[in-house]
Amino acid sequence: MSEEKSLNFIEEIISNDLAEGKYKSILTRFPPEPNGYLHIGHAKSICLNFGLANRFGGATNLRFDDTNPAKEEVEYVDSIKADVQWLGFDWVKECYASDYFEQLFQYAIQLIEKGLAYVDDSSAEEIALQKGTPTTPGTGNAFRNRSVSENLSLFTAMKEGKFEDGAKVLRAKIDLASPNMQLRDPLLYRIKRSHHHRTGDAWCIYPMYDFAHGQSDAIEQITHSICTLEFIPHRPLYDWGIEQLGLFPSKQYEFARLNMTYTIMSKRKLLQLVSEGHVTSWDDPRMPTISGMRRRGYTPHSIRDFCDRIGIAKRENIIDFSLLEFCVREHLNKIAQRRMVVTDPIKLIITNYDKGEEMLTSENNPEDAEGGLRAVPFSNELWVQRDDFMEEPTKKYFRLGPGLMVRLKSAYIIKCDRFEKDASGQVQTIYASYFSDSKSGSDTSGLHVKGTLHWVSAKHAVPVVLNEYDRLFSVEDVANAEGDFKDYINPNSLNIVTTAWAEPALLNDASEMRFQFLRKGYFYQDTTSTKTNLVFNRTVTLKDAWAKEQKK
RNA sequence: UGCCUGAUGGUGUAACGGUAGCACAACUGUUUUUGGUGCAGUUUGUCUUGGUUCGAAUCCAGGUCGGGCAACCA
Repeated sequence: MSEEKSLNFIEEIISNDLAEGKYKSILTRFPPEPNGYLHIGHAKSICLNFGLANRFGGATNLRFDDTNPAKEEVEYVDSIKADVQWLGFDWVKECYASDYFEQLFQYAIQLIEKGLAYVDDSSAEEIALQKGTPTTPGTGNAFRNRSVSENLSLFTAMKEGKFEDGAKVLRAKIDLASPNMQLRDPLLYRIKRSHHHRTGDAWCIYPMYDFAHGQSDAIEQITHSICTLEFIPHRPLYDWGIEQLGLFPSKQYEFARLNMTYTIMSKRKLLQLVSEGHVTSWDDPRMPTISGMRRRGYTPHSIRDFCDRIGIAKRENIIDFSLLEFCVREHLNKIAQRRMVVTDPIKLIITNYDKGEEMLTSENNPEDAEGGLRAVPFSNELWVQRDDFMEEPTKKYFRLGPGLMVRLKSAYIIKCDRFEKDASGQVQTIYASYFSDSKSGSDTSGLHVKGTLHWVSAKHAVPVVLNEYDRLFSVEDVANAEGDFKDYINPNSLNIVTTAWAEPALLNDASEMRFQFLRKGYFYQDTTSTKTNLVFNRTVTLKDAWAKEQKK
């Protein structure tokens, strides 16, 4: 309890509410509409809502805001539950706005009886027109003056399916001249004959967001209802409904949604990427979805850490993607097992190695003292990385080249003697000699080299396929870039490597294990991977100081 | 030219009238059998103009700039 971490503005509100005895304990909710998969922006909201409950000893409901059957599906409900759980959170109650349809209908009746709601026969266009503009007040229509009894019978008839879709709506009677557009007699119910994923065809009228959300919060006795900034103008309406109906006084608070460089957060656009085939699926590892990140190899811990670091405030933001990558690397560095994989191989023959082969050992994770060791087969014929050799080495190049010495990780120091090219002029084979007294762990050679290379014994190597992912978009601020966001899709967001050789240990490793392929990056087995066809997704690269140096 | 919001280094986020701090990014150096990691350090900031005050990022007034609001979406 020594370090006092400062509270964000919502934590401060809650802390005060609790101190004043306004509530004995808090209840938050995470209220997604099941019309798509959750993304990293939702993760921020999830961590906020569940995190608040954890921190202040309260609880959180998972509530599906399913009031628009046209867009919602069970598939999405299932994925949302899986994603929240994967992130490491438990809800105290699983709720659905659709569970409250009958109650909501009764609330609407109450409003009508109080003269606060009326049935309007106008078309959508007429209503829009009559609402005026932000600078000019709206105008009423004759329907606004309908009697309570007429409204009651019409609304009931609406529910009973007596009218066509769109023929009538129920509206709140508030103030057509309000400077807040949301208060210009907002729609409460519309007629929509659409199959609902839970209530089926029981209803043909559905409540609008503004007449479902606050009421659902109140029904569940949510103390702090936290949403994003764009709902600020809705807050007076949120309070209006609760007050007129005399319900539990849930309060709404707003924070700035997450934006990230090189990506988009709009569900509509994300859906477009999937449906138009720019990515393979919602869980394509390039997607900013929770499921995409899971498949890519991000850990729940790293995502929670990220959400913790970005903070909660009311100002608009755009977070560097590199911060997320930092969080992922930081966690993976501690837990990932090291393996050697050569992605772009070139043959290296050790001419004076006459033992045939031997088993060497290498640490699984230098960051973890308990990580243990593994056996790695070594022989006179190896695969090494093509870019670890330079015919004419530059000054600060610490790798292989004619006459240069390097250490082979966990093996011996070698010296490059010569090389051969193929007909096309490409280097094909490197010939080297090794120093038998330079074996890792028992090196008495006294030699000192600057470079250490990863390698794989050719005869023991197993083939693996690597999916190397890069950012999905080529501009930082995709949402605000001119023109169609799809014009900015990075054509090289996926590079499939089919030439890679891996050390045989990978064959026996569990599929859910996280790896660092030495000097290449962190990798995680893809969902399509099999024992006979190993496929790994690159979660994130390692930092590459050498690449940076070369750019200079 | 209505109403609502917001403005602190490149990016985020603290400081609640009393030393502008932290993280990421960038850059140095150092360690290292991963050009990874670790460690040490450097650079960069209170939108503007007034006012209140011994003292203002913080309070007040005006301005500037950004975002949101006129879906039978949420």
